[in-house]
Amino acid sequence: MTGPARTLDRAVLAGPSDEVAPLLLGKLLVSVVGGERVAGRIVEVEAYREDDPASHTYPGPTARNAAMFGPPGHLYVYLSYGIHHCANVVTAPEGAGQAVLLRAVRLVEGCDVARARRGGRDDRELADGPGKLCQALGIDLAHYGADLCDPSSPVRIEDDGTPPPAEPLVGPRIGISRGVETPWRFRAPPG
DNA sequence: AAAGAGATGGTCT
DNA sequence: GACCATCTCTTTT
Repeated sequence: MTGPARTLDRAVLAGPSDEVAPLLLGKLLVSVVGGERVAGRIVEVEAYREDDPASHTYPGPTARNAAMFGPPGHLYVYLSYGIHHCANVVTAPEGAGQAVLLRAVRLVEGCDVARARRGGRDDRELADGPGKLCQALGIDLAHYGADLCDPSSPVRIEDDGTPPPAEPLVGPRIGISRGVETPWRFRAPPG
């Protein structure tokens, strides 16, 4: 059962990232960049925590990870491999250092804009990776710290009433060298 | 279908 | 100076 989309309730993000992560599946990631609105349904995420050797917050607060130690509901963006941007939703109480990496969305609006930004690739490959997702939605370091729960934010999360999948696919995270066994990757079942 | 390598720059030791 | 929470293209089964 779905309804009109409104910005995500910040209370949803108040828990630990590994508990919040599966709840973000099915929510809408929306960007309004350069006057263009693009929206995608979140279908793959990963949780990161301060007590987790794979996390950017594991070594403690630094200039780069400051947003992850900030209040929940804000965006933590970083530059990956000097080339791609990756976007995270900060969770848990302020000061904890936890976030959920947005790994993939299924575009539901602004496909033409995303296609142009991505170099006219096949629609299925427009936003099926953390770097691709940011490119498709136009998310970069300019959006560091953006409030995802603010309806006027250039990057936000909307809830149209679609419930998270009852049985998300769960497994180890991808592309990391430490904490490889922790099953904190969550995917919506294909369909 | 799978595996390998290069691109490219910020961050931290 | 090493290490990346990646992507794409090329080469090899």
